[in-house]
Amino acid sequence: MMFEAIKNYFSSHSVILNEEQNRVLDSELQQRKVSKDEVLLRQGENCKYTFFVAKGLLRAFTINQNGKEHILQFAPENWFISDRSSLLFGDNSKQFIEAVEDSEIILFESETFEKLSELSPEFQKFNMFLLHNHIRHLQNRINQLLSATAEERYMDFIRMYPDILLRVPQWMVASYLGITPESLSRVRKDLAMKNFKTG
Amino acid sequence: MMFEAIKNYFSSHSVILNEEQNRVLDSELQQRKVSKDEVLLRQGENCKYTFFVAKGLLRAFTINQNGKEHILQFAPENWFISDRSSLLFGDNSKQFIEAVEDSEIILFESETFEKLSELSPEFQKFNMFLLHNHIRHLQNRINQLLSATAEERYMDFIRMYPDILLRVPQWMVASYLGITPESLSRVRKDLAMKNFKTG
DNA sequence: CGCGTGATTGAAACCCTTCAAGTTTAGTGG
DNA sequence: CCACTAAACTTGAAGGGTTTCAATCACGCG
Repeated sequence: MMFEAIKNYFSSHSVILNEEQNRVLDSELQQRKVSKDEVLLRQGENCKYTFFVAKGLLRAFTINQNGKEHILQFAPENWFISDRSSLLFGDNSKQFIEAVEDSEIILFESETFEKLSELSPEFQKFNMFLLHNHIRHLQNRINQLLSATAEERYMDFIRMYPDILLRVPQWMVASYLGITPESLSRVRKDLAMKNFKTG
Repeated sequence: MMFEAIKNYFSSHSVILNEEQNRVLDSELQQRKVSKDEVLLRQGENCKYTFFVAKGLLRAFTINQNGKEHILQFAPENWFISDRSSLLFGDNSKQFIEAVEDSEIILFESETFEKLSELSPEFQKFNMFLLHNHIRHLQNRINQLLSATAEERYMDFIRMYPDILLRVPQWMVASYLGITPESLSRVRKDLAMKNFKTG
């Protein structure tokens, strides 16, 4: 079976596709293997696809006018990643999407989502769920950036993404948290001291 | 005609509703007048409505464990505001929604959106547009919080929301930008100096 | 082995916050 | 319409957290 990963993902979320819908998937999806550090979307390009990560790990990041990277999102197995702004509105993307590990990804064109939505109210609902979930996620992030210190952000990260923590270099975590690698190193040192004293 | 504001808003976005759809609106929507400082949603409550601002200005904000407010969003005329996370997932809201000015608002239950989506593919598309737009907006904000200084954030705010700038006290702008009122005051002073020297 | 990348550490600088005081503005009641 | 008060804004000085820059250490890989 082709595109097994995405079909399993759908069915694990109670989105059962009939034969016709499966045919749409088989004819419209593309699969790609990408190796570590390969770039799938570049700043200034038009984002044409939503990427589903079947295996591996991607990241989305921006580079600001001072040449500094800021990671917007990590996408491990069973996550979608894309620049929705560029995808839907057709404007030039402000972000890069890049493989952190050798990965296998499935490419969705935005029309594929629309077609499936028309064919299946279940899928339509699930798509809405994904959008709302994304919004919730972004909202939490904004909240955190507005009010949490470097240490608090790092603790939150450990709690929410313990798996990712172990798979990416520390400077990427720092970049996600919006602090420098040096600061993260010091935060970790302080935490280690505290735990030594209390634990 | 009832709920004129929202109907005008829809038609200005090319969402033309037929009689049946108008009946749904008339029977399901509620209209309320709220006065300045009135609270529409409280932290810990369950958010039941999406609010459409027909007149006036609302704001959404959180209060963190140190008792500090952080404004997430302003909603002037023709904007929607709600806690989508609480609305869709049913969890307790982390935010407050409050009137900054005396306002007239229209209340949507989440089922109303669903009903209209089923009745009208146009509306369905428009709803998706709103969601994507919201995501774009949140994404930009995260980007800004990760990489911009206080001064840059303020300049962006002036550029993006010149109208809101004139309608809210300065400390609310500071709260939106994630800085203290004192800092914003100094930023403004510095900018005034620069403009005096160069312009 | 040696090179490059990532992590750590130190010292100085910087940006923003905090706290406190003073000034301006806006709203309310006499 | 003025007087009074509270809220908002400004300003200063001190302090804190984070960044910057530079040096050093650790590690994996050709």
